[in-house]
Formats: sequence, C-alpha cells, structure tokens
Amino acid sequence: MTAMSRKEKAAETEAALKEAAKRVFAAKGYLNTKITDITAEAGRAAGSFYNHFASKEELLEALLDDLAAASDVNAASPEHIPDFTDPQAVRWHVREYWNFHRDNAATMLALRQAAMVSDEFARTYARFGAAQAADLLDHLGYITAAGLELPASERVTLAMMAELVNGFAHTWLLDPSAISEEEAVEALARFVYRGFTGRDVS
Amino acid sequence: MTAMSRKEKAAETEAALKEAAKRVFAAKGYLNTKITDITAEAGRAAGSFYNHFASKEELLEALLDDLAAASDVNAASPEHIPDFTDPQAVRWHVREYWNFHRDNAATMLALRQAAMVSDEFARTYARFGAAQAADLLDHLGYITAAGLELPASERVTLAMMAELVNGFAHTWLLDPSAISEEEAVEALARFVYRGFTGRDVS
DNA sequence: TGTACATCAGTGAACGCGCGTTCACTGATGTAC
DNA sequence: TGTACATCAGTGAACGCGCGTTCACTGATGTAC
Repeated sequence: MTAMSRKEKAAETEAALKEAAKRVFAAKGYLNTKITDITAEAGRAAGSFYNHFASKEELLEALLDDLAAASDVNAASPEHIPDFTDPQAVRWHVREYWNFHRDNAATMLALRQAAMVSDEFARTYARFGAAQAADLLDHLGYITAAGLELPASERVTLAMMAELVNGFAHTWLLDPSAISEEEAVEALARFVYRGFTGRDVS
Repeated sequence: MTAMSRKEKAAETEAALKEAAKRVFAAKGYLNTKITDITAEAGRAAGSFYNHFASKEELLEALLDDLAAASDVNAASPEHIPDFTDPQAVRWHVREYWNFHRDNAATMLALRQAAMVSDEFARTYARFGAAQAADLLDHLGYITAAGLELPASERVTLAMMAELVNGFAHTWLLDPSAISEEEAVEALARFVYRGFTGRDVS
C-alpha cells in the first residue's frame, strides 16, 4: 500500500464504507443492518463512520446519488425505440429496467425498505417511479395513435407497469434460481405488451 | 359497564389490543409501532400486553390467524366462474383480491413490512401468495384449452399477476384519493385479462 | 532541507437514550368449607 | 348465605439490553518559517 494524501485516504474509506454497506444490505437488508455491521464489513472502527456520514439514512442518500449519476450515462442509446406498438421497443425498455434493478439490487432494496419506515424515503421512492413514468409517457402515445386502446389512463397504465416490473424484479432477486433472466424479461415484456395494446406480440 | 367474568375481561382486552394494533399499524406502519403505542391506543397499561402476546410478532401472527379464519367464510361464492377466457371471471377474481386487500389493509401492510426484516414472515407472506396461486392454477387451463397462449409458464404468469394486483392495491392504499376503486379494479382486470390471453376484453 | 507545530483521519472504549420486558402490587373474581 | 383464602387480569414504575453516537487519544500528513 503506497502512501496516500489525507483526501485520498478519506475518499478510500468512504468508498469502502459504501461498498461494505451495499454488501451488507444485500445480505441482511437495510433495516436489519447496524452501523457497526457496515464498519466491521469495511474493516474500520465504528467511530470512523461518522467522519463520512451523519447516519445510515445519509449513507443511503449518498448511494442513491451515485446511482442517479451512473444511470444518466447510458440514457440515450441508439437501440432505443419509442414506438410501443413495436414489441421490440417494449422488450428493450423492460430489459433496461431489469438490468437497472439487477445492477443496483442492494441500493434499490435498501430504498424500498427505507420507504416503509420513513416518509422522506417514501417520497424519494415515489420520485423514482415518477421519473420512470415521465420517460415513457410519450411512448404510450404511439399505441393510441395506432387506434389501439390502453387498459386505463396513461398515468394508471404506467403505474401498473411499474408495479409489475419492479415488483417482479424485486421478488426475483430474493430467489434468482427460480427463473433465468432471459425468461423473466421475455415473460414481463410479453405480459406488458399485451396489457398495453390488447393484442399479442406476434 | 356490566360485570364480567375473568375470561370475558381478558378476551375483551385481547380484542382491544388487536383492534388498537390494526389502527396504529395503518397509521404509522408495523415497523414504526412500539408496544406502548398499541397499549396506549387500547387504553391499557404497557404490562398488560404481555398477558396476551409474547411480542409484537406474536400479535401479528394472531391477526393473520384471524384473517385466515375470516377469509375461509366467503370462499365458495355462486358468482365464481373459473373460466378465464371470460373477462367477467377475471374481473371477479381481481375484485376479490382487491376487496381482501382493502378490508385487511392494516394486517397486510404489517405482514409486508414484517417480511422485509424477518425470514419467518417472509415465508408466511410467500405462503399467502402460493395459496392464492394454487386456487387459480386450473383457471389458466381454460385459456390454453381455448387455443390461447399464456405469456409465460403457469407459475410465472400467476406470479406476475400477483405482483401486479397486490402491488397496485398496496400502493393505492397509501393514496386512495388517486383513483376510485371501481376504476382501479377495471384497469387491473383489463390489464390482467390482456396479459393472460393476448386479446382484448371486448 | 530541517524543525516545530497544526491539522486531520481513524480508533475503540464508554456513554446514554429508547424501548422491550419484568415484577411487586392492587383490586376484583373465583373457590372451599 | 357467609367468611377466608386463592387466583388472576391489569397496573406502571423500574430495570436493563442493544445500539447509535461521542470523544479523548494516536499516529500520520500538511504547513510555516
């Protein structure tokens, strides 16, 4: 281990705490995790935690900031098709959500758990859902423009989709052996496409 | 207040604690509720709780037992149609789930929250889902028998439906003003029917 | 380049708050004779 | 029917555990001159 400046050392400890937190959250859940579980996993003293975060809540907020920063990167992809009358477009979006949940499983689990006990995080969680929905609103327009009928208003239709995809991904993460990712994405995409359009994929 | 036998008095206190618990769970959630919140709401002393329940977990189990006993009553209804190629049959089942969640909102919320921190309750929650699914397995047979294709295997299809209906009902209970119950049931029924059959309701 | 002092990240034992749980006590109901 | 004692539901102050949080201390890095 080479010599480090103070800033470097502090940044490294902070990163170690965040990574340790994600591992511990994934293993035993956010609500069951004690501050000392995180510091122990990170190989630091208990007091060190408070040099970087005022509380477990603040650490979670930091994780959420990281997550928001990371997901901005792959926002505009060339494969993106907004026309939801095309099953491929729906499948692509479902896969995006799926990958997001899989890649950020620990943080999303923590957020869902935190939302159960804190109004603050409940609002944050709702904001996540609203942001997802906003991106898709115009995509539904292609369906009505093609003369097809949504199952409900745009807002409610998107809420149902979010519940289905997020909930299924969350449940899958608790037992990943139940079904392969490809099967899961395919099943969700087909269910959602049918729900949206009232017709089958083929 | 007329004189009561010991048994009667104890039963009344136990009932009062359960009812108080449901009110407090609904107001602030299971995980945020302290034993003394329940006894205060019930108008009893803190120590009284332990004459009836060894812990908050045991109280929740008692609530779940009550719930199971109550739901056995209206099991076989004359309106029940198992043929899921009929949109009415799907709508009827969705409404049943919806009513169940609405009528037992506090207990179901508590169960969902308890499942986040306890493997024991996570298993109980999973058992609830499995019991729902078992009742519907043969209903899906009507769809394949009619030459229609499910979006995935029977097991996965039912898991998706459960996620959608339970999740949406749960979210709705947090903000019942967003949409009327009739609209919610209609939207869910249509989405599910389309997802199951690949065709529209009409 | 060297010395003296300041600053800071990290440490871990100790503190103290919150809340679950206990228990000696009260008053009422049940039982024995 | 009456008396004496036993039993039990309920009470609430007090106890104590668990865990978040603090803080005096250490050793290393940064700064002043």
